[in-house]
Amino acid sequence: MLDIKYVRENLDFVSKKLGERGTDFDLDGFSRYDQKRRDVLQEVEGLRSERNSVSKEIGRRKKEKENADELIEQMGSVSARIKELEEELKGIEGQLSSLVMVIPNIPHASVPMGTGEEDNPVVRTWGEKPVFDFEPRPHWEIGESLNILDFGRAAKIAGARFAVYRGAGARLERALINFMLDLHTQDHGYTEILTPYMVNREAMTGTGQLPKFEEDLFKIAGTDYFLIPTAEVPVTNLHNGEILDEKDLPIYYVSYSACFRAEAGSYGKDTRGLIRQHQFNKVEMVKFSKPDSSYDELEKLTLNAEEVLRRLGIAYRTVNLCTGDLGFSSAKTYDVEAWMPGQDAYREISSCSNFEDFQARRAGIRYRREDTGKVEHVHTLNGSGLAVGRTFVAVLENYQQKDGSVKIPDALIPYMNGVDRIVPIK
RNA sequence: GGAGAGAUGGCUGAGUGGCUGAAAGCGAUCGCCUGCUAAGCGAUUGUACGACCCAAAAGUUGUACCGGGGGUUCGAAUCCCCCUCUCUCCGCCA
Repeated sequence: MLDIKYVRENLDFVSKKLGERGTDFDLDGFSRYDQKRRDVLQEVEGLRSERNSVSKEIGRRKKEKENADELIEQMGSVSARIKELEEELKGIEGQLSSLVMVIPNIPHASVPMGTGEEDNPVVRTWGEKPVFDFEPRPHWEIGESLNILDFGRAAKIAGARFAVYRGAGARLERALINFMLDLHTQDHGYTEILTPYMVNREAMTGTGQLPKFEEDLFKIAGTDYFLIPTAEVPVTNLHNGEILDEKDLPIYYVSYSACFRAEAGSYGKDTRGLIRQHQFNKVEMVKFSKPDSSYDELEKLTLNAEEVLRRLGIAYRTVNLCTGDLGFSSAKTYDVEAWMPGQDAYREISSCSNFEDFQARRAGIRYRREDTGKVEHVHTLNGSGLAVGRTFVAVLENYQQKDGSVKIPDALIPYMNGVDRIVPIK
């Protein structure tokens, strides 16, 4: 959520910056309801003030055994008018809030202009793409031929966009999760968090999934619970409504979770394999930062995500999402894209964002400054570290061998109980 | 799922429908005192949204806020209803 006062006072700038995203938003409606709200607010507060002082006088007269009937009658009508205005105010505030809640964040000055992913500049590349003396296969073929992935049976028990991992495949997924958690907790200073996979509407609203993107979520029928689409939601909302101590910032959390996405509107995209699933595993990094250092934290966060791929020896590139490709809540996002030889393409494996105070304002996450004693909103950041299923894909496709086996990257061997290669089971 | 008890500021904890934005204590900050430390003494100790002022900050002022939502009343932390959460006991259960 944007700061209403800021929007009011910088209407043209906000309008211009939001326009760069190429999305629709109703700033005229905002101004209209904002003005209306303040008009009604002033009237109702004036009347409340009158009621307060007269009520005090009534109390005084009653104590003195004086007559107050006239004042009581007078206040009866004032109270009735206040009730009317409060009703009206509630309506206006509802309108205003539903407008404001669907206005996206303002892109940071360092975000390049553009309309889609083709306009995302590459900020760095790392590693060598592997050279094969055979035609590299996509991971779904490798996985099924090694009998470590089973999409057919997953469809039988659940449906499309689900996978069953088997044997060394299940072990590899678990190895990746543990490897990533150990890296971020031991080498990068994050505290591990394990949360519920279901959250309430308030939490989903705090991080920006609601109210605008309900169709992307799975909702538990008969309850007001949603399955989390990312650990970002429960972990960021851990501190909602809190005032943190400045000395505790920045806070670094890392959390493994299963993630659930309805993938509405992605029919026909990535229909094969693990790339786009209704349920997948992810290790997520979340930071709470002071505003003046949040962009440094974003750079570090992105490097922390990249480090996973470096240790696994998988080539990648990092792109700076342009204005047209930026997510709803984000002020700036780097996507890390791993090289996937079986698909002859770089594919997103991590998305690292600075939300500035956009989520913090929605979720009420603040801190008290030591110098002024004032409270202000923190900045929140998060990034995948990494999407585990897609990392699984990258390992299979980059480490596939001519004989159909898959070598295990050195960094993972300890997590695979010493196994250094997945071979076909005869 | 059944029965009961609760929810008040950073924390603990008072609170009779008007004198309560809220006692008291703790903690914290600042000052005093002390050779240092401890103790002691004094002061301070909200948040949100408006209005005024204004470059901004500060300041002045209004309103709201005692888990959330409704109601009664001239007036609600206080009375009534609904919901959520916490605790205790019973049942069920990985």
